[in-house]
Amino acid sequence: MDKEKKTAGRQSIPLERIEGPEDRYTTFSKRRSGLYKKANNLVEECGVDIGIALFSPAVNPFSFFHPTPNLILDHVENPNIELSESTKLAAYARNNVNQTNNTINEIVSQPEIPSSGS
Amino acid sequence: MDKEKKTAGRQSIPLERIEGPEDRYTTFSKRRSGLYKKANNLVEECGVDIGIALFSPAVNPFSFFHPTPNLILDHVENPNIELSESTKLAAYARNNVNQTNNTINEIVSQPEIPSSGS
DNA sequence: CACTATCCATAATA
DNA sequence: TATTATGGATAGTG
Repeated sequence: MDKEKKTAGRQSIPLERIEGPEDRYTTFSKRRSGLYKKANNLVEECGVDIGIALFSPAVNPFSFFHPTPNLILDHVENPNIELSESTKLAAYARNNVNQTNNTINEIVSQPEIPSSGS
Repeated sequence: MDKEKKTAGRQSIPLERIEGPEDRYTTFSKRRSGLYKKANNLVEECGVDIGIALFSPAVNPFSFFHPTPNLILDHVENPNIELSESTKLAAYARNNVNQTNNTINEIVSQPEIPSSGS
């Protein structure tokens, strides 16, 4: 009469490409939701502005922006323009980013905006 | 003689702005790391391309890109250009994004790219 | 086909 | 160590 557990619970999966297309899609979908939720928490609790753009395994575009796509994108492009009230942020543009291909890139406190270019 | 619990365990924090500047910044740092890790998992396990740009409470810019900032940003700007091998992605630009201010925005399956068909 | 949703037990995390 | 996110299986939406 031992009641079988209905599921095996969350499994630990290796940090490597998920081969099965269906599993990959499912995982992508769930994790994207989780990522958005985290991003939203960051917005609500820490008052940050954030933009996320990603492409599904099937190469469809998805994104999350706060406060608006334009504001985030404009600043990724033009550090000079003012962002939202909560973010007068310094400058940072694609050219200033450390392009550590495939690795986490961080722009640690960009001094200031040269107003033109560096 | 009841043994005090060593820690209060994970605390549940309300979905509202964290007032204490220090707590807020600490939380921001931790969660940013968590967000990057999740983004990286998405890259490794689902093989997707992704870009994240956020601005901290202290107004510093941070970002995570894969494969490179240029590739992601160029595509957010110019849907026509080809992205990485794994991402021939369809088109999507700021103008195509639903600007649901402060809310999750999703670009649901952009039709197609002028150049490549499906 | 390309996701998105739901259950439950458990891995991950705050 | 309490709270969440999510894997695996399966079902549903467009």
